[in-house]
Amino acid sequence: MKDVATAAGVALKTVSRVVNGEPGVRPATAERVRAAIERLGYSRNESARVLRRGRTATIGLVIEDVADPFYAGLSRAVEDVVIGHGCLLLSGSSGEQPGRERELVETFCARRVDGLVIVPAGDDHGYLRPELAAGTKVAFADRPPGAGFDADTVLADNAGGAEQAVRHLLGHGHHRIAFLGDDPAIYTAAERHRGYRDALGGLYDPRLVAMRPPAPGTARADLERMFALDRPPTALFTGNGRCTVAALRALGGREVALVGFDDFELADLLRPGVTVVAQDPAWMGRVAAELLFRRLRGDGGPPEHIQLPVRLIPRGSGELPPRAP
Amino acid sequence: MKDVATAAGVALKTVSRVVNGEPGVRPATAERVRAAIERLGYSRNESARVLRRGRTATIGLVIEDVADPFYAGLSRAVEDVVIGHGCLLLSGSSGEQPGRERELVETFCARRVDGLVIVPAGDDHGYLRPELAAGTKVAFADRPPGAGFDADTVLADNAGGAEQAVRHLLGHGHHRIAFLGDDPAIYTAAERHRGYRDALGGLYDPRLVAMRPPAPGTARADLERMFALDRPPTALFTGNGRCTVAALRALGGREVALVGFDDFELADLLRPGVTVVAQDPAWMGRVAAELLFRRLRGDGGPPEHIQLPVRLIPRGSGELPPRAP
DNA sequence: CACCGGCTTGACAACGTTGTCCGGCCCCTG
DNA sequence: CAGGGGCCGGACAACGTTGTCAAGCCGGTG
Repeated sequence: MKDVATAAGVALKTVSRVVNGEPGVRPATAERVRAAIERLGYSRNESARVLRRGRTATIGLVIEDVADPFYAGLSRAVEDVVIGHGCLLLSGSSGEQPGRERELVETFCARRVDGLVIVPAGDDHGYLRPELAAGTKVAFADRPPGAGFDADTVLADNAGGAEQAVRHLLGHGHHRIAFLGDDPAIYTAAERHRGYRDALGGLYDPRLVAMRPPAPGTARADLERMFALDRPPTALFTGNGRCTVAALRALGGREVALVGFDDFELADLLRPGVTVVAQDPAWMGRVAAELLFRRLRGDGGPPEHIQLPVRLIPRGSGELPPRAP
Repeated sequence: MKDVATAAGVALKTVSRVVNGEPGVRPATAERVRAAIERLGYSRNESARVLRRGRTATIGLVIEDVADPFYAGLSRAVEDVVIGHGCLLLSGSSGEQPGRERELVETFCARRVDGLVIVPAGDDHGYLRPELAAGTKVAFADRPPGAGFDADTVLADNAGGAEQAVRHLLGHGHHRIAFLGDDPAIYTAAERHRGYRDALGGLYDPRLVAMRPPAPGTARADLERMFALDRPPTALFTGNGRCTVAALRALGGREVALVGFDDFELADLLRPGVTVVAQDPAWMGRVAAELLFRRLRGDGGPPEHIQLPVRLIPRGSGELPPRAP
């Protein structure tokens, strides 16, 4: 900027004014400055600007894994809102590790992001208090913050969706409905299990429940175990997209009724089509980002807790009748 | 930092030394400083640090769309490499618009990213010259930079993969092989079309080619048109993951041989399984990021052009015999 | 012609950090 | 006990920008 000022034969501050579109610069002078900028290929140093002004126009996003379609969709929606507000997005994947989540958040805060959208991996967010006190705004998505901490939060109707799924299967005559879910330490997994259990009531049988991170082989082992029971399951409810896919692979064409939580591409092209309880990741991301920007605009109201509805989409697999596997 | 210094009763520079783990501070003093830091919830202001040191430890990533599984995978791989080097990732989606690509790059540069990984949407990268001159390093992935510009580039063997796909279909007795590809303005789409054409030689028939952005309905219309021909196609080669999915939907169970470029989740669970030419997005992202970091370490050699192999995975759909549709 | 007001421009400090350099203290040695 | 060297700690400038404030210039008016 100094060089530009010298080249244009004006003072530093005048260049600053032109760059920022501030009024009070004669058109002729401004033109001269712009020419010098063009000639020197100058571009403003945002770090210095941030240092001086205090706002970074940057938002941090912590998700579980960008490569997971659910979070990719959420990510994209957050990005669109952020860009729409003239800000940039820093993002990172926690890989479901609370330590990584915290590291990412702290790195983002050191860079003085104005706000954070977090899909928490951990369940203790006390470490955020100093940042909040420093003025950083936070919104949670998909999972709530840990106990003793409150902030704007957007969740899907996890338990309700699971209940709906199970009731759908019950309605088609199933009494032995297994649940294949993710690690119960994950909020959404636990909530969906709760909905499953509530919907089953007296039919609930812990032997028909398997909850752990889906991996090749584990789903197969869990299902084998269940199918070897005296009264094997005739239907299956899976706790998220990855579990559904793992289950489909493990079933290997066995005719078992199936409802999965989370929609996924091609669910309609499988035979039978896969009945799912769909949430809308883009919607969730958009709402979380917008809550955040509302805070950034100065809204000081109490934390909002938004629950997004889910939708059961029958496609065939959830409407199969009970039959010995 | 000033407050911390006051609280700990030391000089500013001593706090800086502790924060940066520089030697020359007595353990007792360091402990006192750390206690003060803890007590005040201090965290270093990276903007000021960047301003002073010149390096931001930030990498910018421009892709087409995070929500596309291919780019999500690439994205994640780039992120892992970047984090592994102690840097952060700024990312943005160009949505296939050259203007957005340029805007994103310029915003990233204003923030003084150390380097950029770009999946170009445009074909003129002259605007990058000032940034290169300023020391920013650039690597291209998936598509090469525009004419007249050179930099490290990682591409898949697009034409070769397409040839392989078509020869596979020829080998199964097909002579009328249609191509459903993306907009020919996209480098990868054009290259795959070239490979398709080369492999067909005299069998090439432009009436069996449709290239435009896949959207619900367009694939169906294109296929209807082709199937209405005197000599309709008995096989189909699709130009990318989105085209493959669009084609699968449009075919609606019609028994047509199909090979798709790009692997996708569940391709193996469809009936028949979908034969694909698979590339490895994570590999591509990793290689691009590593080329970039090599430059950042000071490697001044000539630009590298890396071509990653692709792999044909037979799953059934590509091995169907010719049959009237 | 002197004065006033508005418009344009410029000088300077400050943001929070780090690199440079210097000064003081302590311990060891002659 | 004096001198020297090593170890710590601190003062100061600089990074590039912007906010504050003051100065210069012009035309218009009394």
